[in-house]
Amino acid sequence: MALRNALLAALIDRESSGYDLAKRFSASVANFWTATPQQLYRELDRMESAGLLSARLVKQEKRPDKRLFSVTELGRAALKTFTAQDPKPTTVRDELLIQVEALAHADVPSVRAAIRTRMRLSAQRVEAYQRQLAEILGTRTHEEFLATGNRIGPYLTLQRGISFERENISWGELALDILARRFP
Amino acid sequence: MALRNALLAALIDRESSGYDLAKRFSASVANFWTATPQQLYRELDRMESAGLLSARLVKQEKRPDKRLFSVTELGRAALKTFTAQDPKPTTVRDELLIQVEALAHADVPSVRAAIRTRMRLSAQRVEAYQRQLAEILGTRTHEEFLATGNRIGPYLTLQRGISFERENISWGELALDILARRFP
DNA sequence: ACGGCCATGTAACTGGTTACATGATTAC
DNA sequence: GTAATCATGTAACCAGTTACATGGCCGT
Repeated sequence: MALRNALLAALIDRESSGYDLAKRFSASVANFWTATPQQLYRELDRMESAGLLSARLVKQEKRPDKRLFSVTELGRAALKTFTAQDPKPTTVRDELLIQVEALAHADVPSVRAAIRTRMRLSAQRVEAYQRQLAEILGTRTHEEFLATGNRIGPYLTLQRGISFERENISWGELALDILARRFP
Repeated sequence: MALRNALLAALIDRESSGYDLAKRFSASVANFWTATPQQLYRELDRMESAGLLSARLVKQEKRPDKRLFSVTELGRAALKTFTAQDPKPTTVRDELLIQVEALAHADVPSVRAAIRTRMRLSAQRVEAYQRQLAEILGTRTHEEFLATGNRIGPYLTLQRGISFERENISWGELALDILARRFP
């Protein structure tokens, strides 16, 4: 039921196909929600049946046809109801940190490599989030945008994503330093 | 299968009951994994059947008997195997950020209240993590500990938790500032 | 000729959530 | 007397994951 709300938030300003959404979920939405394409397709169908979304078929030449979903009035109302309720506590699942927690009993070279991989991923995400921030800012400064801009929700979630990924990187540096000292 | 690894990491240095683990999962382990008590009891049973854990029954007077689980040799081997594999990408589910993403279509007073609640929770967690850090440091400075200490895995995951929760708090301040300006 | 992108879907399985139940002890 | 803590569990349900399938287009 909560993937449902993430989809409403993702679709409310922008009509999208399942395929588009899968990309957005691995790019910007990944910041606060993750879902596989299969989950999306299934949930989109259910939401259409429930009247929260309407779908229109767009025929394309040279590529497969696609279904573009947009939020209905009923969907808007459901989103508003959701924002009026207490959000559930955040859940996180991070296998890398399990490996680090068990460091004394771990295969250290693998863990070291995994930390490096994580740092690269985080760096890519910082860049991707910053590109999106730049897009919503346009030619305005942060100050100008904050005074008058209209996408302040996405602005805030992107800021959270950027600081999260930056902390990932500096934590990774600390971890690699310590590993270099203690498991040379 | 991955809750399984989180449990092995949590139990490897410390025999615990299901009840103990439920508390640790909402305190320190919450930092990188979340699970409900029911999940834990179910998984602990499965892991015992699989020979990864051994359980001993401790009879108590004035409180219910409990089962203390510890990691077997087979369990140790499974943990090592896990640390040698590529960790899956982190998954996050944060309903508060969905509400913020949809800010322009949201019930703003509720979202504001939810941000405040989140900030309080984060502050409590920072304190809890710091108490645990202080415990593993003992009388040593960070430098001394990093040169000779033996719980460097937990040290690192606690540091990650602390910086994450601190970022939550300063992000919350930013968000409340912007809301005060734009939705007075 | 081969891999990546576009675009959607089915089916089977595993994992996570929620509701409910029990019952004694301790602290206010 | 009421709520919190200790301690475990069953059952039903819902959500998330993995494997597999299809098929044309585009670039190298």
